[in-house]
Amino acid sequence: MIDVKLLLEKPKEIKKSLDKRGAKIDIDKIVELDNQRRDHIQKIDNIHKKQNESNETISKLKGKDKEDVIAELRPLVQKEKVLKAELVIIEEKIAKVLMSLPNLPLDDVKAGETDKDNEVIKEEGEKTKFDFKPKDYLALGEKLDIIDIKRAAKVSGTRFGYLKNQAALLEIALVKYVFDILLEKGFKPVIPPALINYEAMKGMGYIEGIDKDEMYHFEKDNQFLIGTSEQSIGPMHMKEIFDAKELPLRYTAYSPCFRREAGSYGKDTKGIIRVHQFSKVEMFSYVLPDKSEEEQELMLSLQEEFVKSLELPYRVVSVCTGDLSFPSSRTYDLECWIPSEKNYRETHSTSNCTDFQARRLKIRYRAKSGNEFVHTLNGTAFAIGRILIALLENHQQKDGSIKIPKVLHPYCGFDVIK
RNA sequence: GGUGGGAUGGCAGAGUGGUCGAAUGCGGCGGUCUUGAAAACCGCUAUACCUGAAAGGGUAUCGGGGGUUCGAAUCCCUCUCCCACCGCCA
Repeated sequence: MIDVKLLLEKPKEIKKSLDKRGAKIDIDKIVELDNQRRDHIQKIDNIHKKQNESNETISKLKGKDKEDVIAELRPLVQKEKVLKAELVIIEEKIAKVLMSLPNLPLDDVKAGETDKDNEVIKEEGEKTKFDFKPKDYLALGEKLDIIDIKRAAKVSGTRFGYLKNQAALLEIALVKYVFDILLEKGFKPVIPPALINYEAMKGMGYIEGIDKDEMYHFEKDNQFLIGTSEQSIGPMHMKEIFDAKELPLRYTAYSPCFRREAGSYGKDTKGIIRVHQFSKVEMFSYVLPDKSEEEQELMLSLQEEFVKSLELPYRVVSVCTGDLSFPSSRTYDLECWIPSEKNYRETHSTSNCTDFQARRLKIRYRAKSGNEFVHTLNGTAFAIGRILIALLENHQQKDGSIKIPKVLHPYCGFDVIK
């Protein structure tokens, strides 16, 4: 949520910033509503003041004197009720507008409309070359009996997959490998709930943000399956106030992720690149406001370290304003080279959500000048399906076997999949 | 699914209609004492909003919402969550 005070102080700047990412706002309406709000608060406060003043004497009075004072107060009660009801409506209107606005992009984020406008900021490693005709991951996976789409279709439907045999073991290995690195860096490991309530989901900015159809929603319980563990980790500390010395607080979470992929008909329909359920290890940080840019660089550098250690070529793009997610003020995507597509595909993403989620969730820290909202950030450690695809395709050999990167050997117990 | 008990400040925990934003203890901050520290003693120590240049002034908040009342932490209704036991069950 955007700070309403900031919005009233610098309406032009905010409008311009929102404009950059295609969000519209009627500033005059907000100003008008805020005036009404303050007016109502003052009137109500004045009534309360009068009541409080009378209350001090009323308990000392008896008989007719008491009745007289009470009679004077009676009309105020009705007046207050009306004002209060009006105030609730005014505040709801303001909240509705504010909650529907996305986060403000950071100043240096490039303006653009779609992912085509994203800016490549770095390219690392040489695109994998083969002295034979490389296969795509699905052909490899089916031949090796480690990915099974056909049976998943039978059991669940389209966009599901079984990871079997070495692929199943590889998931466990990747998780443990990346956990070990992150624990070393001070991240706290978590297995979060995959089903969260409405308040948590809304607080994280995923109700207004993307099409609601993207999420699995259980109406009877008003609960949502998480699309990323970020949605489960962020609200852990809602309505809490940190001590400044507790920050930064870093978590790494391993969870399943569920996505309806409602808006992607016909896109990536084959295989496991876009599925309804996948596992992911995620990083999540709560930091002091002036440390969030630094924290995002840390997350990005960790992501690069992970990918490099798996001997995968990749590039980093800075996501343009039009492609930012609702709560994000800056996002970097890390894309691994996928030989069969002769293209880079997103395997990692990191977003700086500044105080947007913290404000919605009321996550603060004690500062010298009072309590301030923290900044929150999230980043992928490993999205298992996608990273598996990159591993299979880039490390395939002429005979169809897969060479496993050295760092994973101790974790999975094999150095090749045949 | 059933029955019962709870939810009060950073934490623990009093408070059953007015003078209660709330006793007390712990923790935290500052001070006295001390070469330093501990102990002891003294003082301070919630959040949000309105108003104001500031100092300050005002209002609200005892899990959430509603009700009774001139007045609610306290009485009534309701929701959520937590705990205990019983039943079922991975």
